[in-house]
Amino acid sequence: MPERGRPRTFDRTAALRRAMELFWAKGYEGTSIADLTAAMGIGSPSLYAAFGSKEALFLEATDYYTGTEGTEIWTALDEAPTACQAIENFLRQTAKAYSRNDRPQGCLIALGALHQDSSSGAICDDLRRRRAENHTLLLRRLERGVAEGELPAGFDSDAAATFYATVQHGMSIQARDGASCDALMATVAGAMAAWQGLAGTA
Amino acid sequence: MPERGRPRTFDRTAALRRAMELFWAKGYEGTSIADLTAAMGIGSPSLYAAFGSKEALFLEATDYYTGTEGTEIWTALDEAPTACQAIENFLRQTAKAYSRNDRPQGCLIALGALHQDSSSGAICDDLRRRRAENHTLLLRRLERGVAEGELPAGFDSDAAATFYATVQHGMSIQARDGASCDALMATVAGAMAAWQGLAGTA
DNA sequence: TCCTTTATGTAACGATCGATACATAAATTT
DNA sequence: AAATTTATGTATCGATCGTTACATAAAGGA
Repeated sequence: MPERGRPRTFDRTAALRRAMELFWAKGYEGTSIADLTAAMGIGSPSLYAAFGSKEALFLEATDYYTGTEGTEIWTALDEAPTACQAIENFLRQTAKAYSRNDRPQGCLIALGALHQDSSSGAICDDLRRRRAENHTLLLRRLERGVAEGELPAGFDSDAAATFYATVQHGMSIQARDGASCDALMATVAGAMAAWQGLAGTA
Repeated sequence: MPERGRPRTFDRTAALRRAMELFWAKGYEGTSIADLTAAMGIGSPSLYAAFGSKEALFLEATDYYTGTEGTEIWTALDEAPTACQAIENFLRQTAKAYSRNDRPQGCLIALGALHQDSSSGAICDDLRRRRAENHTLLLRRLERGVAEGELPAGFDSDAAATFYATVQHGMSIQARDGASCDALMATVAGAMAAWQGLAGTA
C-alpha cells in the first residue's frame, strides 16, 4: 500500500542532509527556520509537516550525522588489531574528517549546542548523551586491550578514555580555528606520545 | 575636573562582571539584551550609553575575563622553573578553574562564540585572536625551555604548544559536560604523560 | 538662577524568531 | 465521479530580537 494523499515534491533525505550541514556550520541556536527552508528548498509548512519542529529536525539531523559523517571515525576502533593502533587510527581519522574544507570543520556533536541555558535543554542533553556514548566506545576498546593482555591490569581505562575524548573535543575547536590536517596531526602525535606513559611500559 | 552631567546610578564594573558571567554561561548569541539588563539591574538605554552595543559589551566582557578569571591560569607559565612544570601547573590551574561550580564551567574564550556564520564575525574573530595569543604564550614558554637546554634542540615547540592548547580547549567541553576537577585531572595526567615522548628523552 | 551635560525610565521601533491557519493542489480510495 | 487524505504556497501569528526617540531627572558651569 503506497502513500495516500499528495506526495511530497522534495527528497526528504536530501533535505535532511542540507539541514544537517546548516546546523553543523552554524549551531542549533544560530540556525533559523528561514535559513533552513532556504537551504532545503521548501516552505516552512513542509518543514514542519515532514520533521515536526526545529528541535525534532535537529535531533534527526544529528542522527543522520552519526550514521554518515561519524562512521569512518569510529569504525577504526574495532578494526585495528591493538588498542594503541585503534586509538591512533581513531585520532587520525578525526584529524582528516575535521579539517575537510568541503564541509564544516569540527564535529556537530561537539559544537552543535554547548550552552544549556540558552539552547533548548533537550538538544543540549542529547548531544551530551552522544558524547558520553563516544567516551564509552573508547572505554570499551581500552578495556578490551586490558583483557587481551596488551595493557597492564592496573591500567586506568576510564582516565585514558577521558583523555582521548577530551583531545578529540579540543580538535573540534582547533579545526574551527582553521587548523589544517597537518596541524591536527601534530595534536594526534602529542596524544599518542602519551601512550607509553599511560600504559606504564616506559 | 569631576564628571559633568548626572552621575550613573550603578557600578559600571559590577555590571560588566554580571554581563561577563552571562556571556560565559550562555554564549554570545544565546545572551539577549533583556537577559543582560535584567542581570545588570539597569535599563537598556543605560546599557547602550555605558557600553555602546551588545558586541562592544561582549568585547569588553572578554577583556575583563582575561584580566580576572584568566590570570591564575597563565601566571603559572612564567613562574614555574621548568617548562615541564610550567605546562603541568598551567593544566592543573585550568582543571581547577574550569570545574568551579560557583561560576560557569569551561572557558569563555573557548566557548563564547564558535559559529562564525551565525555569531557576529567580529566577535568570532576576536575570540580566535585571543586563542591564538594563548597558543603563543605556550609556544614562548616551550621555546624558553629549548633555549635553556631543558628541551633538546630539535624539539617542535609549535607542535607541542598546539597539542597542549588543544587539550585545554577540550577540557572546556569536558567541564561543560559536568566533569569534576578530578576527572579533568585525569586529562591533565594524560597530557603530561606525553611529555617524555615529546621531549624525546624516553 | 539659568544653561549645558549626562543618565534614567518609558515606550516603541523595524526586523526576525519559531510556528501555524487557511485555501488550494495532487494523490489514493470508495 | 465523489470523497478522503496528504502536501504545498501564501500570509501571518504573537513573541522576542537589538536598538533607539523622547521626555524627565540630576549633576556641574556660567
